[in-house]
Amino acid sequence: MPDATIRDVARRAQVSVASVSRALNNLDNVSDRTRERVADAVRELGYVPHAGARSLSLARTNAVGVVLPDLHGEFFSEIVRGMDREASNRGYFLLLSNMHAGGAQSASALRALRGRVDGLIVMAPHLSEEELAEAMPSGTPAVLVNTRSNDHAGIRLDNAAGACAVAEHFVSLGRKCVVHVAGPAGNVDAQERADAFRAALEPSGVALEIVQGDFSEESGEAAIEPLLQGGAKFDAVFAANDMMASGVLQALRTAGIDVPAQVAVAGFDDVPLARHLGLTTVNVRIAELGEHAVDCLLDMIEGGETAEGPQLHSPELIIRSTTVPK
Amino acid sequence: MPDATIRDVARRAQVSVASVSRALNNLDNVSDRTRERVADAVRELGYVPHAGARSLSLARTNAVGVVLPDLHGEFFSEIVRGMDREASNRGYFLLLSNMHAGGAQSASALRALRGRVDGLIVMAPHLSEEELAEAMPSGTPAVLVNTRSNDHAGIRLDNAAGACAVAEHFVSLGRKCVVHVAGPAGNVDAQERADAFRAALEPSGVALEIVQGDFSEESGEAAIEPLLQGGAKFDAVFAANDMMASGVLQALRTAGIDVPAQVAVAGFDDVPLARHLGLTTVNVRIAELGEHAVDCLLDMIEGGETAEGPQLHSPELIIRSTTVPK
DNA sequence: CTGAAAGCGCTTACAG
DNA sequence: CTGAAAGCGCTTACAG
Repeated sequence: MPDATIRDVARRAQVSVASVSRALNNLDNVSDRTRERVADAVRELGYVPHAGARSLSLARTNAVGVVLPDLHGEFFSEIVRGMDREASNRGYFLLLSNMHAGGAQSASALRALRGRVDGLIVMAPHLSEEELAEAMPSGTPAVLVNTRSNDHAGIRLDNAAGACAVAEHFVSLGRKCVVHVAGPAGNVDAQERADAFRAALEPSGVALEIVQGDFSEESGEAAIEPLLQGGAKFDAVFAANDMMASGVLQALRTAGIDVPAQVAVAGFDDVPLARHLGLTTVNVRIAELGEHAVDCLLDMIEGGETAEGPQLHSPELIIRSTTVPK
Repeated sequence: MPDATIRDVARRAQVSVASVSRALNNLDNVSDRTRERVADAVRELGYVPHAGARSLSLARTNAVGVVLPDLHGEFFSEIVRGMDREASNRGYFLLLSNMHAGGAQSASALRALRGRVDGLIVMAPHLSEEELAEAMPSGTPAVLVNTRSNDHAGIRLDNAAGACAVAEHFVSLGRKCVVHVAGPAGNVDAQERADAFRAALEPSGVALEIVQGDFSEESGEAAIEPLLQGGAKFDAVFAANDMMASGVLQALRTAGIDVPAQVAVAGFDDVPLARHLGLTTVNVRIAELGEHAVDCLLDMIEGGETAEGPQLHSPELIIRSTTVPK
């Protein structure tokens, strides 16, 4: 037996489908008697409205499309959790679509969402600005997360603020000779962190050396070892992410160097491991980033207004036991 | 300017909407000439089909509803990743709906999905069997994950197999005196692990003591401390999850006990921290669990067949440095 | 191979 | 307060 439709309810309640619709949507131009009959029929038939049909009629789906690249672990779950929290608060669903490959495939993934969602949250770090412009549907409200574009509202992590906070923290601890283990070349987040860190240290007269990593734990270890073997003097290390910071800690431990007394260490991201290592780091508050993105998008959808330019999402410095005054 | 519809394309291509539809869906009863005109019109208008309308017509959404409780970290991201992988392989989207509160709220969350999805993947550990039966829509194919029910297809983690593997591993290492730190009372996974562990150890004549934890790191530490202070003798500990195992490791380290020489330690879950601790544990292969669930569901949706009873998903023992022969 | 028409399950002016 | 009818944007027998 197929699911009951609004016509079945109307028949059973002996009223028109229009009245059923009005009753179901709690409009006020419905008599109490009609309302009751409808409620009874709904109960008896186990009727559940067909959201798809409703959407087509209203030209409104109450769903938000979320298009993310292949993310792993924390970042993915936290940002989706935040998005879901805000979306369900405001009565929307999340339609998830991972964007695996690049270019053409991404474009078709985005297009397939037309008629399914009222707006889009897109994170596409691997697409060029042109590819992205090509892929984005024109009519649909959209918010880009950590993705540059001139044509769309966006929200980005404030890498500079995070790196600055670490720099100021090091300076306030009296550290004089600092190493930065940078993330992979070409990565925008890594670049912003390195640039801001350098700029923030500049006025203090603290010495800075930048070495290259690739965000992996091993690369953090590998970046520090030559410095130690070369006899370099430094009293603080800022790694561009926590995994590299973990590698740095291992290299220092292996070399018999006391953290934090001799060398202070800080990371970026605040992954769960960081807490376990007692690592001072920058918490990105990813869930809030997701909430914020959905919030912007729903404002656009409902208010019809454009958000006021690209928004920055501030991270927070978390001081733990790998950094102490010198 | 509103988005182009199939009628706009038809007008521009000077054919009927029926022909446009046929051309777009690559049916073979379309002349080359028509096909080209349609393709041109589509390109010129930037036409993208409206998936919502298509769904209503076909009574098929190509979307799978995923209803999960509030999950944190790894488990959530991994299971969603696996589901997404399989879904997009088979041409489906994932519609995410977190199930926050219990009972009535869950039921309405599930109903709201009618007409939006072709099937449901539901994980509802906090609902009673009656509440669940009440909440599940009757007409919709559904697969339950780690959730008991007689009325629906389901897939569950094989806790027993995991616990057994640990037991056999301990025995093969020559451990004679084993402690199990159990998970919270009332938790089904915890119960299954404890029961199977006991049963598997039984025939070997190995001594077993079970102490209570609640899945938190602190509870693992707290569970072991009294044993140490009481002078209890044991040479292996199996904690019902990794976080408690981590607490156990801390307690042992604090007490100056050598792991793994004196006491072997194993956990369950294989969270990222486990790798870092060198903890022997049981990897749940969560992503595969998600893939498997979607696979079952899509088989039901497409084949119309019911899956053959509740499926078990086998975890894998990962041997690291916290367990060695005695 | 093609088009006119009915239908998917809703909502909403419009007229009463 | 109520109902008949048109419409949302597609698909698909049906007839030609």
